[in-house]
Amino acid sequence: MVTTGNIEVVTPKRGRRPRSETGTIRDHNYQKILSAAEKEFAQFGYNGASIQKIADRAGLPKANIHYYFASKEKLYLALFDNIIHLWNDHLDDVKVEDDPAQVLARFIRKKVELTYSHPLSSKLFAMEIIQGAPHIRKYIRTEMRTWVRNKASVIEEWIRKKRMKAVDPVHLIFLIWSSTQHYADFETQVLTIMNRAEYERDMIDEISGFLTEIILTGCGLKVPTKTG
Amino acid sequence: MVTTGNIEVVTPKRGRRPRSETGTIRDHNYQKILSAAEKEFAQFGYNGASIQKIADRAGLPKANIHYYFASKEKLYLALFDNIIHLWNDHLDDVKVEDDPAQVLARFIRKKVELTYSHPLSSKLFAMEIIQGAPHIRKYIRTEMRTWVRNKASVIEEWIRKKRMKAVDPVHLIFLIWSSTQHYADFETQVLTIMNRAEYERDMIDEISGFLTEIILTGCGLKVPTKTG
DNA sequence: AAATATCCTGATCGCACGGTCAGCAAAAGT
DNA sequence: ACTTTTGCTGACCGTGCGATCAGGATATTT
Repeated sequence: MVTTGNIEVVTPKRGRRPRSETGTIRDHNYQKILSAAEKEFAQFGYNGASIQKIADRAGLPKANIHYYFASKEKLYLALFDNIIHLWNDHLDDVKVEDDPAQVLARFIRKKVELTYSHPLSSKLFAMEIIQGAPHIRKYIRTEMRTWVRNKASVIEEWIRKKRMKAVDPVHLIFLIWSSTQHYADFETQVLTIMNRAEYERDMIDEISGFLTEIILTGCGLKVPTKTG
Repeated sequence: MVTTGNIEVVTPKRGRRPRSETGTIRDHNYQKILSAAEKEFAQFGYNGASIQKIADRAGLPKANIHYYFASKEKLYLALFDNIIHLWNDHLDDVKVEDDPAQVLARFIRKKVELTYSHPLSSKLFAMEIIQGAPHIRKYIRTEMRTWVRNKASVIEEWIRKKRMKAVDPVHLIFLIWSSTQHYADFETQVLTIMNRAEYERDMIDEISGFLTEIILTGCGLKVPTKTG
């Protein structure tokens, strides 16, 4: 978890209490703002997004946004806490003993699923990186680099034990990232070229199957019949 | 070529002539502005870039930018004329008779080379697509879609003739796009994780080799020893 | 040298931006 | 009941934006 330190929803012990019966107004508005901000930032980038439009989207006055988030940057960073959390919540338990084909197939599948379920997060992350990662540079240099090296060392061990073909592990991770995230980030291009309005389940399965087939075969692995 | 219609440099028949001996001032400034604009737009996105900063980068007064380009959007679109031209200038002569392995290997190599030589173009294009391609939607729906379908039909023919494994041709094109462009667009992430300052020739060759190996093997092809 | 056409830019416009703040509203504590 | 604490927001501020334009600078034509 990156330590930007601005997503803890401090529910006050005293003070105004919710008007609504279902959950606090605070949490509700907080999430509405985050959701609105995600859409705005993903569509217009950090500089292009405006607090006013985020407020409009959330159905709140502009000043209320600044009541919850001290600045535009704090709001932006709060989104990345969520994204990075989402990102780290899988493939953390991979062991050398595991089956390479199973692990890679599951990894690819999971990434494609995230493309389908959280396209905005992926776009937001992509825009940030393309612009030089001005806000999350530290995270990449520390946690993300460590994560990659850990996974790479597992892959290297598999190669040493002849359990898969000798390919560069870091580039393999890049390949899985790029090929899967492409369907989220370049959604517009993919859908337009394929003449579709939006992704549907069968297409997600098709993408997942295609990438698994190519990449696993490329690694000298057999595609597992079931990717539990 | 997309028909934005704003890059024709109309050299006037009469009027002021260049101070410089080598080429006209007009062409010189025109290119300086385009170059400066490419950097600004790629770093800050359409909304985030400012005419003033583009002017500073080009070493010209702000009003001079508006003398050459009527509006911010016209300047932005002019960049895409160049990008799309760059993009279309390869793989247009592929025939069914060609060798699949040779063609795909050359395609991958060419794309990685473009990543190395024109990273800003790739970033600019990526940002545009992520934001929903508001300015080049028409180009994608027409020329780009046609391009993809043409290449896909060639690949389908190869598959029919058992010259390669039966994989989805359109997704194969997406895979080559995504995996190659990743190194341009996510340059910051890649370099940071690999602990490098910038790309060098040997790394470009390494990337090219890795992707060719995985993708061609994934397609049931043998990597050609020489990718003329 | 005068006329003409293009090149160039300082000054300025209206506008939207991020951010601030005084002060009221509402709930909780006593 | 009334004080305290927090929730909320209309109005406002300084800044930088894209764009405009009058008018001077410069080169060519006559």
